[in-house]
Amino acid sequence: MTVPGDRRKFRREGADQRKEALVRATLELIAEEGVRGATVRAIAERAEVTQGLIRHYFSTKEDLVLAAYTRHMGAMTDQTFASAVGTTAKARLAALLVASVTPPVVDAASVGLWAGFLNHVRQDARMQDVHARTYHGFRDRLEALIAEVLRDAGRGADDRECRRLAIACNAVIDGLWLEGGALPQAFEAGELAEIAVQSVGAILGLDLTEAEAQQ
Amino acid sequence: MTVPGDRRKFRREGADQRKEALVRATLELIAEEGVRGATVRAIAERAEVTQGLIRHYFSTKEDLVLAAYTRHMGAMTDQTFASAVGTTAKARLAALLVASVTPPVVDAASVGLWAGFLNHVRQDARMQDVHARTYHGFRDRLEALIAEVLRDAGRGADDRECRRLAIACNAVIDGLWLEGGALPQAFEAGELAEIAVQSVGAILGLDLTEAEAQQ
DNA sequence: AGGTTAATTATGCAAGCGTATAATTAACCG
DNA sequence: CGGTTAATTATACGCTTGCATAATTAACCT
Repeated sequence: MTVPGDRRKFRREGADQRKEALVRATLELIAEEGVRGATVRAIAERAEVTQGLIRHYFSTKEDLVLAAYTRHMGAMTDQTFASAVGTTAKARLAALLVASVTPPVVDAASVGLWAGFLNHVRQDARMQDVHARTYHGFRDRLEALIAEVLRDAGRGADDRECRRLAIACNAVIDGLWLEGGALPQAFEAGELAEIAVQSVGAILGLDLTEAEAQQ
Repeated sequence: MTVPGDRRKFRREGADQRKEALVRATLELIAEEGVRGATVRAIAERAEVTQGLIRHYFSTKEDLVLAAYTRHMGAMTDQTFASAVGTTAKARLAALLVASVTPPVVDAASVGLWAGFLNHVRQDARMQDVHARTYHGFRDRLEALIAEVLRDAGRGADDRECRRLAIACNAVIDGLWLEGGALPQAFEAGELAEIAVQSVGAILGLDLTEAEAQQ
């Protein structure tokens, strides 16, 4: 004799909101324990649904992981460039640098997410696609911004040189992003931003600190 | 009626060699699939033993993973500093930079390993210990080398400044290491080394290219 | 209101996981 | 050469995994 209320109560939601909640839960768990640690059951629990529902929206775990990755990569790039505002190219570059090494772009979860995805991306062609698109998109925009900054400063630079500078600046950004996310307690507030602006300025042979202040 | 030879043949080995083989297999698998993907059975298979043997040498999987991590971190640091030879501090710094962004330090497996370990390190106090020791050890040695280079160049720098420069240089190294390992096909041979030497030179306000050539 | 249906839960299955323990056997010693 | 023993294999247990399918039920439509 089973009492009613035995079965779990639930509210119906639109497909978009449920998918969104599942993706968010997936990202959280991948950040904490990697793709393999983000089990279907754990994801369902964090999204406050039962595991069967996942299969209703994503035909396989792999599909869910891909959706989560795509959403995350887009959000990262958008977040970073959204902060890169300013009247001059120099100011926009400085703002971009600061945003890249400051929360919420820099944080432990974000680095954890990156690490959690890395090996998975290597073994899945669809994820490699998303990655390549995002990465090169970011670097191209950075390269264009650098070219503009150099032009404003009256310093022409050919494509090869611009490419090299973009790679170097990107490396500084990535390196600081990495260290800031992996060892947050190792740096004082603003220290990473200061280092980023000074280092990229040094690489480009320009003083970016004024641009940072002015903005 | 079981025929003899049913049971697998094996050769006995010394404890050190077996442990070494198990650690190596563990590192390979963690680089490919993360800690969770490096299952006891997969490790045993790659080391060409049966899974029971792992328990004979390491009382738990966690112990094996810790041993592998400790060995890997030590090897990375040793490998990098072993290349940092030269008559002047400047030459040693240049050599260190080149080694840091060149195989075998830079390679896909190494970055995969780093990513595979990251989230695991976060959740295990013993591994955090090993990590902190290795990381700070590396940065301290880099900072000392930078201080020496600046002194040789007649440019005094207080501790705070040296620390900042070491962080920035370390970030460049890490960033290039990361990009080189994650996207090997994105760079031409020697491109990363050139960028590293030029960028760190720019950050320190010195020309390191001569030192690199002379060495 | 009450029937319909798609969103959600519940249950089950085969494979893989870490760990424990018993059975073998290669290598060493006297 | 035969006995001893530690290195190694074999087997098993309980739990978790991704996936499949059946059973419910909340919300919408007329």
